[in-house]
Order: sequence, then structure tokens, then C-alpha cells
Amino acid sequence: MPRSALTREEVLDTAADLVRQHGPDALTMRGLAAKLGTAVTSIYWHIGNRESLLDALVERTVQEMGAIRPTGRTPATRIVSVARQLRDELRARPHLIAMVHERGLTERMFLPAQRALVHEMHSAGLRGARAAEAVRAVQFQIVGFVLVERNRDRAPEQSPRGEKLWSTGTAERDTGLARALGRPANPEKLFVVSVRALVDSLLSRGTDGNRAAVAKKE
Amino acid sequence: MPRSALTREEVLDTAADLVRQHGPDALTMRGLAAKLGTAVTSIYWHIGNRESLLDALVERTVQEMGAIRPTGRTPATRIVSVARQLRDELRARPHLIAMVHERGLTERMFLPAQRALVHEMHSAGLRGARAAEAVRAVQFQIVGFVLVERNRDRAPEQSPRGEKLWSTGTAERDTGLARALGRPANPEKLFVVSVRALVDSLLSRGTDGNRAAVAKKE
DNA sequence: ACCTGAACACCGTTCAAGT
DNA sequence: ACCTGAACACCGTTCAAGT
Repeated sequence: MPRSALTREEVLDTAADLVRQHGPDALTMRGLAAKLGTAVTSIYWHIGNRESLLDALVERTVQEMGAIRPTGRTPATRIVSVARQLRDELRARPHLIAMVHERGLTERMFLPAQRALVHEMHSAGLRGARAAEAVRAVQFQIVGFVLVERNRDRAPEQSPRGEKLWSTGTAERDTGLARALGRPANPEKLFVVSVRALVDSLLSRGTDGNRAAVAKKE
Repeated sequence: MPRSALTREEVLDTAADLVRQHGPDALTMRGLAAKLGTAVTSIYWHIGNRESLLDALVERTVQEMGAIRPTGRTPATRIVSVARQLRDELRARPHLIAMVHERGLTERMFLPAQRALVHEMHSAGLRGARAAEAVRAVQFQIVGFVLVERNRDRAPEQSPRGEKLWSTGTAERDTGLARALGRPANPEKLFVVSVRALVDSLLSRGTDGNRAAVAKKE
């Protein structure tokens, strides 16, 4: 007996499941058809080829991204909170995010967060091109961090265990540093520290011309 | 007539060419064999399967990465100069870099740069775990930025042209900001500004406890 | 309008066979 | 030791044919 009518939604649902569990490479037209209980060619009728299937999946993911709710009392802490939420959401769907990114839709996915960031930059007194630059710097940092992090825990054991490389350090002997670099990083902490450092600098730069002064001294 | 004896080096050279020009997906065993003028199976004898071929290519790239020569008078400018050199080198081999990254060897590729960064952090007065954290923050930022940038100019036209989204801005009206976010970013400048901002913050944080003070106020 | 199987042109990989 | 062609099990995609 034939299965109940195939719908576009059903195809997307099962495809999304497959990607979420085993990554984009595991999404084959034939495998998907098998899981759906239909002929491969039915998928083509409903969605088109593999490329458009991925496009549709990406489109979905972009819209699924939740709203951003900044928390905290100062602009800086609120921006960091936005960054954290974003990182959490991105990490919850690592495969799909990679696909979004590969399709160059990162910017669009980031729109709600961008609005929030703009708002906070304004509260902190940044305006115009300076504010835009700050927003983008934070945006790049967040996405970049998540991308690095992602490919990092995909290949957890780094080839030469760092310890040795540093304990025999050519230049400086700083055992604390050597030990710290020998251990794997704590990404959670590193993320917050990095964003916070960047934000602190960007905000002060906009208001008291700190950077110009520093630049002149050199 | 048969071609001259096939060598492991020759296979790697042509493979590297192929990847450099058309990306990793264009590297097929059959295509490579055709370009070499041998049977596909010869490649297997010399190198092994596709995976080990890619591994060998990556290994090469890691070793090709040039030495790092910091320039500038202050630690901050010297760190920024390291970042720039790294970005340039990464951008010169975008495909291969992506492969390095996918194989989780980013850390190893970064080793010379890491040494340079450690040296500069020390000059700036950072020590131990704090210095290690700063090194990693900068490292993550550089790689992250290049990764974001890469997938960015791969899909140049961002779906909805930003201008409209911002000119009707719900919250604040800041036409300068709207215009700036509507235009594509200048990556070169954004990169330098971001790294500089992060570094300034990390360095001051280590020496005068600036961050702790800020954190307490909130 | 929806679904099907057969067929085509591609893959990576293995293996027995050559020299 | 080095190289080969044939064969296997997979792909995505198209197309003519069914209902």
C-alpha cells in the first residue's frame, strides 16, 4: 500500500533531522527518500534538487533563530549577554549554522541581534559610522569565535600535546603560561573575556578618543 | 609510451594546484589521475586514499606558512602587525587553510605566530594564565575573522540590501549608522580596528586591573 | 497533480593481474 | 616495486511513463 501523501514540509522535517544528527554530508537524496518511504524522484517534484533542498533548510534555520533579550545594567554587560545568547543558539544547531554561513546568509540570520547591538551602542554614546563599525566588530567576533570553536571540538586532540612545546620555550620561561597553553582552552570563559575586552575598548574609544591618544604616542 | 615514473611529490604538487585553483571539491581521484596521466589506482599506491592525500596536502601547507616578523615600536602595534601578516598568509591560500582548519590543525599552523604573540604579551607585562588567555583571545579573533571573511566574499551579495532595513529603523534614527550598515564593510579596516581594540583592552587589563574595576561598578 | 523505475554520468575504493 | 583495467557500491539528476 502507498504511504500518505508526501508534503514539502515532511521532506524538510526529515531532512532537517538528518542534518542535525549526522551533518550535511549524511543528507543524500537516496537516503532521505528511503527514510521518507518514497522514490527519490518524488523529492525532486516537491523541492527540486539537492541544492534547493539545502536552501530551504537554511531559510528555515534563519527564521527559527529566537529573539534576542539583552540582560544586564550597563551597555557593555548587555552586549556581552547578546553575544552569549547568540553563541548558545549557534551551538545548538552547529551543522545548520555552518550551512547558513556557507551560503552567505550569516548577515541576515544576524539581523535581530544586530538591532539589539545597535541599540546598546547608542546607549553607550556611539553614533554613525563609529557605531556601525563597533557593531560589525562584535558581530564578526561572535561568528568567528563560534566557527573556530566548532571545528575545534570536531578534532579534539591537537597533534603535538602543547606542554612539551612550551616547557622547553626558547625565549621566556613562564611556567604558568606554559602550563596554561598546554591545557586545552576553556571556550566558555575565553569567549566572554574576549567579547568583554573588545566591547570595553570599542565603547571607550567612541567616547573619550582613547585610541587616538594611544596611536599618537607611538 | 608510458610517462616517466610517478612520484609522491608529483602527485602532491598537482593535487595542491587543483585545490588552489578550484577548491577541495574539485579534487577528485579520477580527475587528478587524468591530469597526471596515470591510472587512478597508481595514486592509491603512492599516497593512499583521498583522505590521506588531503592529510598530506594539509601537512605541507602547515609547513609552508612563513616566519612571523613583528614590526612596530609598542607591543600593541607589534601584535597588530603579527595579526596582519597572518591574515595575509591565510588569505593567500583560502582553500588550503579551510582544509587545515577542518582537520583541526589550526593550532599547529599557528605555532610560530603563537610564539611571537607570547613574546609581545610578555613585553607588555602580561604573565602566566593571563598572558595565555590573551594570546588565545587574539588567536581566535584572527582565525575567526578570516573564516568569516572567507565565506563572506564567497557569497558577495547579501540577500536583502541592508539600506532599506535600517532607514526605516524601528528604534533610533541615525542616518550615518544606517548608511554605514547598508554598505558592505571594509574588511581590511575592520580587521585592524578589531584586533587593535581587543589588544588594547587585553593589555591594559593585565597591568592596571581596569577590568576588575569596571566589573565592580556594575 | 503527483509518483514511479530505469538509465546516465559521475564518484571513491578494492583487487586480481600484469611487468 | 610499481602500474593497470575491471568491477563494486555508492552518488545526483533526468526523463519517459504511469495514475
